[in-house]
Amino acid sequence: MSITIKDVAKYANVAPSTVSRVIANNPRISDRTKEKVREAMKELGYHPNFIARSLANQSTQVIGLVTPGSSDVFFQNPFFPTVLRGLSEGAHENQYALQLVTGQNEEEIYNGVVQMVQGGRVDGVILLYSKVEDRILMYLRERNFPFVMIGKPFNFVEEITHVDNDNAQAAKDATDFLIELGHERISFIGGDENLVVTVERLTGYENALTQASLPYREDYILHQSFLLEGGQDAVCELMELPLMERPTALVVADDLMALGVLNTLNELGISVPEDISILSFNNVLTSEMARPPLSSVDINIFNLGYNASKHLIERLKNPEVPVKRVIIEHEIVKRFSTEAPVHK
Amino acid sequence: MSITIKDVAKYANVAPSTVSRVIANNPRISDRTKEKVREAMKELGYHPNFIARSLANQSTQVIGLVTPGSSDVFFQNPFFPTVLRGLSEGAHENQYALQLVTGQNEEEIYNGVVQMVQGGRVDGVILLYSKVEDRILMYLRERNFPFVMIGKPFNFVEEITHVDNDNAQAAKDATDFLIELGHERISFIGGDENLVVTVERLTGYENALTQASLPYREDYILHQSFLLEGGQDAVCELMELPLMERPTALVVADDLMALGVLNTLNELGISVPEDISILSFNNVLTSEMARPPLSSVDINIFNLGYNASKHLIERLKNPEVPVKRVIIEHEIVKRFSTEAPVHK
DNA sequence: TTGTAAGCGTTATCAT
DNA sequence: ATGATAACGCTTACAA
Repeated sequence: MSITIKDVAKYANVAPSTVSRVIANNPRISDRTKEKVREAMKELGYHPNFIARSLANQSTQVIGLVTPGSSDVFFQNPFFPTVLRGLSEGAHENQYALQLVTGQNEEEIYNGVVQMVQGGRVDGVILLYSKVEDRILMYLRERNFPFVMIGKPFNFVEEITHVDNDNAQAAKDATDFLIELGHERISFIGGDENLVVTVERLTGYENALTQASLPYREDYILHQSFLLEGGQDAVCELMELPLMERPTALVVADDLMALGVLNTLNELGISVPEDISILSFNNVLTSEMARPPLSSVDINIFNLGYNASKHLIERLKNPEVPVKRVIIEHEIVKRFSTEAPVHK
Repeated sequence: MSITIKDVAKYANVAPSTVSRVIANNPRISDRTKEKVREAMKELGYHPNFIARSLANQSTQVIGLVTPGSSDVFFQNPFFPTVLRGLSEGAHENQYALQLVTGQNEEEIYNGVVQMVQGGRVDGVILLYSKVEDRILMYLRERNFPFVMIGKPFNFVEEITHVDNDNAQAAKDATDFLIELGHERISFIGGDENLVVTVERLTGYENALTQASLPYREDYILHQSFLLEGGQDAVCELMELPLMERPTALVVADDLMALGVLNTLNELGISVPEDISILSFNNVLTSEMARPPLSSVDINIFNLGYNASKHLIERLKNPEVPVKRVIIEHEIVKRFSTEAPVHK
């Protein structure tokens, strides 16, 4: 058994409550007593028991992290470790710990969240994704449990504190960038259609086309899951178009997918950027590693995580803070996968 | 405030202790009462409070995860998400939750571990790395706190349950593979020398050379941190050797590093596998994505994590289980970066 | 400024 | 088979 507050109290000849107050640095305890108690704590090697404290306080100083149902895919993506680093840093600065909800599918994860929340294991929750219909979000909302979302909520945008990029704008910027290079046939390869980020980026892409009076073609729009193979399938589809209708540039929703695209093009003998330009999203390590290095929209993943932690904790410390929408800036990082088209 | 065991007790007209026994499915409670109590729990939407339970039980059902001090680098590596998936699955199957120790440097992480452990936040700990001198390991060992290590402990191998590959054998197999292809000048590009895995793999490499009576050259051994740029520097060094002394094959300790190597070779106009073969480790997504796809030693990262969870939990459930050394199999996955040398 | 005691929601021991 | 009650280690009125 460990050293408890009582042991310290005895050792320092004070009451347990006094020790507790010293820990909390309560100003109404005399400096002499504080000194004495702190001495005793050192001497005995005392460490406060978080569990007991949590029970008394009704607060654990732990944040629950929720990944999307398809965690295996999500984990593969370099997005995850980076956002986790941000979350971790934000949490650590405020002495919060991070706990992962585990589970194989959405059902298991949902149950995990319910247990965490009702079981009082966590003070708040961060959703690392945003999708169209989400039981977990609904649940948290109904219970009025503190949570922050990374991404833009599909519903209740005004009621849910979230940290996000302006993905519509980012996709518009990306598309504009290609248009300004002179491209007119631009394809959009997006991710899972149930993710809000996909929807938003598609909107931005469309807006850019409209504004530039370029035609919008259904068969230029492809949706694949956020993974390598997705990129490969997509390319094959596009390359079945008649030569003169094939896109000269691609907006790809994810670096990993873009890498799949790149490899497939490579195998088909189509070269980047000479024959086709690629502009992707996320700017993870992958984009630098690719040959040619990919131009990519840097969405500042670390900051996404960092701010999510910060704002959730702020809310936990002061439940009065209003709902916030935090937008993290994005930036196009030009590398070597985007050039002007060799005209028609 | 939430529904407690007392509310359920009242609603079902029994004592709180009875409710508790129903939760534990204690056989000495009549089926009728169980039925009645369960009904009440459903009716009221009761969920047990983990914190209170933890306090009473002196056990949290939470496992602490410790990453190496240089977490930022570690997080970047695809190793991390994969091992996490394995850990998560093993934990989930046994209803354990995972909590991350956060911190920027080794000092902070050490303090985090101490707090976690002494604060009673976790029942056991998994170290996701193994390094040469490790305060954290020493601390856990001295306190006799349950933990499992992924990797091979530098000291006390017989006393510490760990899950590992046979890295020496794996590196020997890798080197042998190249030797059998006909290579005689083989370089080893390893990672951080403070990591035990690096040491082990180097040993395996040396053994292979010795057994094949190939000379061991200091200048063929390079150590870089486990990252992309590391690979680049390493290549430059090797390519400064006189033409006829340059290695024809490379054993690279990590896929990510191998990718750096590959790109640099590419830029130098050296082609793989024609001019130089590359065999790397880990077989993460990266190795498939590379061009040419990299031959790699699959070390079964997922299983590493899965078994670590399993064995720690086994130990937690039954403190009597003896120390174990669990070896996860490895396998060379041949792709296109390894060929026989164009013999000079 | 400090001590006493109740309470946080469980579990477990001892009665009955 | 079930109920009372103490205990887990801490916090926080309320007293002194």
